[in-house]
Amino acid sequence: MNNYNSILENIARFVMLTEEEAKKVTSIIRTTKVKKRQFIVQPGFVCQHRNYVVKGAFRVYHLDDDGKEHTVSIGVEDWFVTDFYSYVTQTPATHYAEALEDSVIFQFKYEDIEALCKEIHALSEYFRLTTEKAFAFSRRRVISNISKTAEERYFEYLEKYPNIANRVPQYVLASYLGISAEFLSKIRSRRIKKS
Amino acid sequence: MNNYNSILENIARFVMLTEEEAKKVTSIIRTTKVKKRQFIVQPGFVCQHRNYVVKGAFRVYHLDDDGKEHTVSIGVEDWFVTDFYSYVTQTPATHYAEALEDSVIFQFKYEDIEALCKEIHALSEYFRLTTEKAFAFSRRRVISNISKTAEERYFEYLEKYPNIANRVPQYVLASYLGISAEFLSKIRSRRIKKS
DNA sequence: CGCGACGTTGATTTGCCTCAACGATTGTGG
DNA sequence: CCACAATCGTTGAGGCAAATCAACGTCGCG
Repeated sequence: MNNYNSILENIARFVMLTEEEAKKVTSIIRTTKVKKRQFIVQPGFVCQHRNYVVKGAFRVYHLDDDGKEHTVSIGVEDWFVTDFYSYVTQTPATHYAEALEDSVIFQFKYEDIEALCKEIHALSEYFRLTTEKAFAFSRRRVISNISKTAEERYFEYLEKYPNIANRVPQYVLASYLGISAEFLSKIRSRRIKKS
Repeated sequence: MNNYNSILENIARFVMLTEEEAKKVTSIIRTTKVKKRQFIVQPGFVCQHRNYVVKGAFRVYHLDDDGKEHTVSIGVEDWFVTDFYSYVTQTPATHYAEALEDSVIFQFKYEDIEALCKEIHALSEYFRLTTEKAFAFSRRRVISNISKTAEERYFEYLEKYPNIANRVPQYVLASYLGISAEFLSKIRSRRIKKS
């Protein structure tokens, strides 16, 4: 089952699974191909899956009352993408999750994950540890968003995730950083002229 | 041990502990009294504890380069307060955690929690489930922060946590909502005149 | 080729900040 | 138990970062 190496290696970075446990985990996986611009989560529908990106890129965004898009997260290989609030509370989603490229994902159903976490201690630990980490990092982002200027945030992101920044459209990055596409464009041209 | 009822009831809302497991959990608790204005977390020191609020109120905030305070979280009874990034990564804190009132907390040491989570499956599940929930709700806040005006955010908070809003100083609430104390004051007076 | 998606640029507007001065309330030491 | 100082909240004037609106390049793809 070379197929499932990426997710199993990811899990192995946090906990040890027995061969049998690993089989149980991979047995609940559904592999799905997703075309660019296709949605895997849409408002109104309960988000049923934790989606692990095997190949490709996604963004999760919210559409507000004024029709503006706010990108909550950008996920590439080895990341999970969902409307996490919808997934955790099993209530209708308020976000879109959209493929930015032709992609392949592993889908884990909510009920399957919950059942397996109750059965396999190590899997529970895996999700505890990874969620704690994700939460900790998201806190940093909240701080960054409210205590830094748009320009600082942009260059911070560039430095931290250069590959992602150059892989996704600029308007996606702008809406992730909480600024308008026009203003991001202006920030960039400003810096180019300086150097 | 009537003492530990609040935390045990909190845990019981998510998982079942055996009597023996519950004893192990309470055995690692250190009860601490904290005076108003006292810090339980400070920049430069690694945040060693998950602090469960038994009585009182806290805020966690970041002091930026311009000397401005940004409140990350406000915690009252039944909440955990830490510099979560520092706690999870066990690196020096960048935030303050300050008592807003005379308070009592249960302190759980990082190493003790990690050891017990490896030993007790149900405890691992407890922290997995609660962290997932906390993370999901924090996502909502990120969205709220970037897609709504200061006024909307304030009245949203008022409706959601009326007791907390009236319990903490206004400048704390302002820095939590990401606005200046002066502007929050103006928002309030505006609304009062309308009604 | 022509259309749609994406990026740029400039003019104008605005939500919120900053600074400064002033009440109101609390608490604390003499 | 009062006086005086902090602490906290209010109010107004002026300024700025970033949004909005609008028009115009440009590239890739069906």
